[in-house]
Amino acid sequence: MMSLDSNLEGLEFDFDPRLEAADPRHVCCHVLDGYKCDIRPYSMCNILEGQAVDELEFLARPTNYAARTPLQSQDALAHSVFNVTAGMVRLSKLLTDGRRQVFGFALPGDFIGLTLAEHNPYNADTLTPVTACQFDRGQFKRFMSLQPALLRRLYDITASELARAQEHIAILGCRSAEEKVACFLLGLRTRLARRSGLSSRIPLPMSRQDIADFLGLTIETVSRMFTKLNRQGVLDVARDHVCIRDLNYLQKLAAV
Amino acid sequence: MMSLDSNLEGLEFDFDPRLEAADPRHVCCHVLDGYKCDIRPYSMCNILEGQAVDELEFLARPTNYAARTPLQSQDALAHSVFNVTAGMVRLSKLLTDGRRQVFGFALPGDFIGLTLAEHNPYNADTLTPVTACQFDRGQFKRFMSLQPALLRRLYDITASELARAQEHIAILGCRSAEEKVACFLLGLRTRLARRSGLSSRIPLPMSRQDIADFLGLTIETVSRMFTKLNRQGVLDVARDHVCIRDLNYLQKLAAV
DNA sequence: CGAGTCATTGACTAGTGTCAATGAGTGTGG
DNA sequence: CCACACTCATTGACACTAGTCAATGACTCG
Repeated sequence: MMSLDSNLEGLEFDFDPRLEAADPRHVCCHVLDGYKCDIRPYSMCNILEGQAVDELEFLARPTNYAARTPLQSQDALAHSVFNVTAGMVRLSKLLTDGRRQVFGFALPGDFIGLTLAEHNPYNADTLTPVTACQFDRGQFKRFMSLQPALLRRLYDITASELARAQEHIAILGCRSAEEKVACFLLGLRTRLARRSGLSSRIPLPMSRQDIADFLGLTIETVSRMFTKLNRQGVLDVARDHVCIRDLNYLQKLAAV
Repeated sequence: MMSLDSNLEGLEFDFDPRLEAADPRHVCCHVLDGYKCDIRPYSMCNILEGQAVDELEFLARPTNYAARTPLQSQDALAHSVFNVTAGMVRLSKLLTDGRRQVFGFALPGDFIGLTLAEHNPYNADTLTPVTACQFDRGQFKRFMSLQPALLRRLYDITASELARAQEHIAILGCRSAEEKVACFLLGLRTRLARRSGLSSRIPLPMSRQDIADFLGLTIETVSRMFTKLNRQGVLDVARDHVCIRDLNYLQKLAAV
């Protein structure tokens, strides 16, 4: 029923050469296939200037990962923190009885390891090919202590992550399956927009199981809701993306 | 069926005169009925020393509230932030369609307004008589900028609040009604313990509706789970508290 | 004592979960 | 290049948890 012919080109995980002319003084900019780092505007490092940028860059190790690679495992010693520069990373936690909760999907500009805790609070696994700046956790912590501006910036990021987590709590606690799916799609759309603008095409590099575990549903229920919204003409659903046909209806479903 | 004769004395919201000899140099200590502030060990201000304590104290306005008083309303301009010194505060958010999500219950030592945002992210309402140190948000923000140690401390608190929010997400997303109730009781027990040690008696100054809205359930379901655990001999349930009879069983229910 | 609020209980229902079968897409080896 | 195995998504039938509606009970406050 649903078209499955598409691929992930809409994700635009590669860097855009048009940004070549951007400010060269920021982390990650020298290391990515000759292109400038276009995530700086919404990345944690955008608060730094002058020498501090060079110092942070000295600590940053540019890394590339294939899709479906673990970046960190819950409860393991936290060696590193990451600043994602391209791709998508799934953040999740496994309960002892095998149930799993997905907390979110990190996008370019997102920082993984905000708590700076000894042990990783959750798993982080790539869903697509990912590039990231990797930092030694101890070094990063020390550097942060010497840079109040960076500390302040990370504080703000953590506070807004907390606000986002509370939104998610309200979604899980108050909403029906259909509303949850609408919230998920519109939330992802908004977060993707900071890179490429609002689009009606939403790439879904994660599996239905990931979506289900994010929304506190089963894979079957997610599938049924997609099918329902597809039949109603609200969405065009494919395995690896959806296109929004009736944004208004979706927004009404997701209305706070 | 359930005994309803008890009152809230177990909450021990009053201050303990045994702490009279504690370090006098900290916020809130002069203002509370002649007793020392016994929340300092786990409060945000415990990082400060010397003159900085006096400066913060100069900004702090000691306040008292009756039970069921609003401290702040969601979306309203955020004038103040609070450091709770006694009592319990409900943090909640109302959705447009009338559904409500309770995010948590602030206890002595907890800070309300971590995000320091222009507008309050949620409602805060007292459940018991409450005392708190109130700060002007702008003044507090400026003071924090001048005190990297305090900034660092608030960062850590925010990060651990984020971790707690993610625990709550996992509870809402993965668990059954019975498990949710067990998690709620044991979580509250643990948080109360930092003041008075672990106790089998858990005061419940919030309504069943508050518990239901915290756990993403209905009031009837919460009531049924209480009744069930009561019948099984796991709990002694009263309107305003429960006593844990079979901790082991409860912990198995709540096991991560 | 009576009104009002909140919690409990019961009967019934709806929404999701569970289980099982089928379909579609992907990768591998002959 | 095709056949096969494998994974993942969809669909249907059915079960069950938790929600809804309504009545009753317990406590609180004038």
